[in-house]
Amino acid sequence: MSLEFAILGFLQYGPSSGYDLKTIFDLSVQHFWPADQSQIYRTLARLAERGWAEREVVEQEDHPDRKVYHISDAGRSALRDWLTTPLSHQGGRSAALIQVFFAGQLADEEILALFRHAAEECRQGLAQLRSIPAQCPSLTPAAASPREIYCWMLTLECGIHMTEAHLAWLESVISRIHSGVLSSEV
Amino acid sequence: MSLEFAILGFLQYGPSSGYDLKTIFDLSVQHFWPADQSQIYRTLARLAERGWAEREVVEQEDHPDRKVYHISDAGRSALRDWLTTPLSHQGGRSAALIQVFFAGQLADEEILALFRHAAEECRQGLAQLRSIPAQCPSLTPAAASPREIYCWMLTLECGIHMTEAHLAWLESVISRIHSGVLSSEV
DNA sequence: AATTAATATAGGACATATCCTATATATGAT
DNA sequence: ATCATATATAGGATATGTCCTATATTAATT
Repeated sequence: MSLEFAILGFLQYGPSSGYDLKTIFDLSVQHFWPADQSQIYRTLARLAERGWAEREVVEQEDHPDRKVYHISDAGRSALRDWLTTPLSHQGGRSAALIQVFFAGQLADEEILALFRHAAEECRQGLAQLRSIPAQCPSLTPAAASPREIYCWMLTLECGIHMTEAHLAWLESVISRIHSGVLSSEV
Repeated sequence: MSLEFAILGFLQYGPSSGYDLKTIFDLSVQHFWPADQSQIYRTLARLAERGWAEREVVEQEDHPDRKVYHISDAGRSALRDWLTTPLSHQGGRSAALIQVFFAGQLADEEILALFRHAAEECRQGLAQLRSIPAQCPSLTPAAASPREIYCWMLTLECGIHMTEAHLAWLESVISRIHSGVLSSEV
């Protein structure tokens, strides 16, 4: 399970609670690995059971106790193994493409609406991705090396690059529809 | 559930069995919506329960009986509704990007290996996508209009465009690593 | 005074997807 | 002769992800 390793990855920068991790996820890797709060807590419990992390209970007066997880040597080693294991990139699912596939049955205006909506979502996605670097300093642990930061930035660059490519394709389809490809009797 | 609508979409071209659908999926939409055989059968059963499809048992002597599903008016209407519903594109997950995110802890050669592997997978994916048009005639129902075929081709075009963009990014990262970005003390 | 957000964890139920196996027969290949 | 492949369906178990709710306290806003 990739979430396990993403969590181990963050734990390697320092001990964190489930609450901390949820915040970190939403600020950093959400664009390629969104994580549910509830799933993070369950995964942390599993990591502790398996001996990849150790749980420390930190008592608080004002708020509920924090359960802070520390990565163990076994966890560090499991993470290293996973990081160097080539993954077989299984194609992501796209419900939007199912719509495109069967869109031939719709009217031109309906098809255009689908593509315009997708393009708009892309533009919003791009804006959001581009706003991440500005928030980044707040999330950067002091311990981070330039090398690590470079790798973080690569994931962002990838997201932006892919979203731009997708938007370009959507716009090319929209302009082709405008010029009548769907009506022509080729 | 998107799979339901993908199946309804194919049923609209004509009645099919689970076996037929598995074959069709693997030849057409697999690159953006892979479907497990077992899941197709379960989904068909659900469609029938819900009244979106009707099941006809076709007896055979040589082989087990076929259970052929016909789309109903309710199914046609549900499909139309779904096709015109704007979807909120929730970011796909990429385990490979989790690896990139935490790759700063690895040696240069290990990072390069990750990217080279991803690039190779991309190239293979592209080759496979490009081979689809050649197999397409065999899957095309006679009833398909040029308009419908155009929409099918759009999904393929999207897959190729996105994979090319991804490959271009991977190659740009590889060449940057070669020129020493990771070692520089910026 | 009442509502909302922030801090903090976690279970129940459900949705979705994958893997493996069982059942049955026919054909083609080694 | 045996093995794999094609035809055909379907259940069990497990993995993975999502949604909603419960609990408990403080601080800020309306």
